[in-house]
Amino acid sequence: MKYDTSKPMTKNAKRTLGSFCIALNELLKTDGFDNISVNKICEKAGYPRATFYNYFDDKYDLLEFFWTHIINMKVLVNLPEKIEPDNFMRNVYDKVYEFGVENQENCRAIFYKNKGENYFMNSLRYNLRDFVYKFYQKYEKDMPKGDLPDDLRREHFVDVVALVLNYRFIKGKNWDREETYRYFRALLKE
Amino acid sequence: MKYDTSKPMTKNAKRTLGSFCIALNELLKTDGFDNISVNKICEKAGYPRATFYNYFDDKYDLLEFFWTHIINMKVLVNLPEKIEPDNFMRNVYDKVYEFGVENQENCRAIFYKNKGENYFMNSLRYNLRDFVYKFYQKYEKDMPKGDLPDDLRREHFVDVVALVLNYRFIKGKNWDREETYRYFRALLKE
DNA sequence: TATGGTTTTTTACATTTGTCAAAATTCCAG
DNA sequence: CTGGAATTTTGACAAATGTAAAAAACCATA
Repeated sequence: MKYDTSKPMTKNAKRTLGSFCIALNELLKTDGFDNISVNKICEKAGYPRATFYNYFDDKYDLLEFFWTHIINMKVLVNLPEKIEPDNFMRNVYDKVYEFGVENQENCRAIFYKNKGENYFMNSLRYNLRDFVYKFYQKYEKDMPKGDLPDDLRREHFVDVVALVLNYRFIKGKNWDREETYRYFRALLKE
Repeated sequence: MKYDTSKPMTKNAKRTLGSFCIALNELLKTDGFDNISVNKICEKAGYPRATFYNYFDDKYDLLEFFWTHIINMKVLVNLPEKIEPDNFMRNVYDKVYEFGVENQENCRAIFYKNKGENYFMNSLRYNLRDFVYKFYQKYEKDMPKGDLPDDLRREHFVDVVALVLNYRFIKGKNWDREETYRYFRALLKE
């Protein structure tokens, strides 16, 4: 990423970054990710190509920002101050489910057009995991400890949640909340 | 991948593919993956660029072939006909360890130059997991079953092994074989 | 509302990418 | 051998990529 996202964004930058995200989102529904060029993105967003390169290294970089943007703006909001470790999976599940319902047509169209796109699907899975990771971090202090190294335990916990979510929401298994939760408990052997 | 790897390869194709792999390997030690262009690869391999594109879609495609090539040629060889499920982790560990020792300088140099390269490191992790997956498949019929869906259990098992290997060999924790094995057992709660 | 510094956008350019069809080479049946 | 089919290599081209520095827009302050 060329643009420094650590410092607070100006109104201009926000608008421009937003335009590129919307343009990408639109194109993802009509072209697969592989067939999207920086040219097309800029045309759709209404900016010359050099502007794109002021913010991003390439389209992969934009996709990464796109996920982060969604996770921070749409999913990691209105979280309760504290949750019971036992209910972690339920909370994560609900958040993803809600998002899926609210953005149904959009998600469906993007999924349909990109199910064969290797890079895109990998990136999606990876960012689903990253979402779980951020979620976990918020409540980590209340999570049960064991005799494993902290980092290893954290990674494993996140892996398990991401695995179950991936099967439920990306591979599209028709599990309800309770079944999903049962698998989660079984894999953690708690 | 443009070239059809399912049918048996001709001598020519083998030589050419080999040259590109060697060229990539050399460049990975001097330039990071991001700074490697198809131009450089072809220059190093001694082929015009169009030849490259007869075999691969792009450099990412070559990298993928490179891993598969290594896994099939160097790691998934001389495997025992049968292993005890309890010793699965030991066997995988030994295979990776052996490979690391035999290719010490090469691995070290590539690691050093690419530790900051996002795409490369992701691809490496993913292919380490894929190696475990293939390893597991060979012995799947002897592995213990449970009441979880088969595919979910398999994915989880592979995730756990890949997680531990990643910590041991990629993140570079100084765990010996026994410690590594203990973590594996603990995460599977067996 | 003028001014100066900062951020954002743009133009123009050099490089890299990926494709195509023709040329060269290899393969193999007779 | 040999001639024709299949495979591999190649040069030349059009398109996409990424960069540098100039131009414009923005914004705080006097």
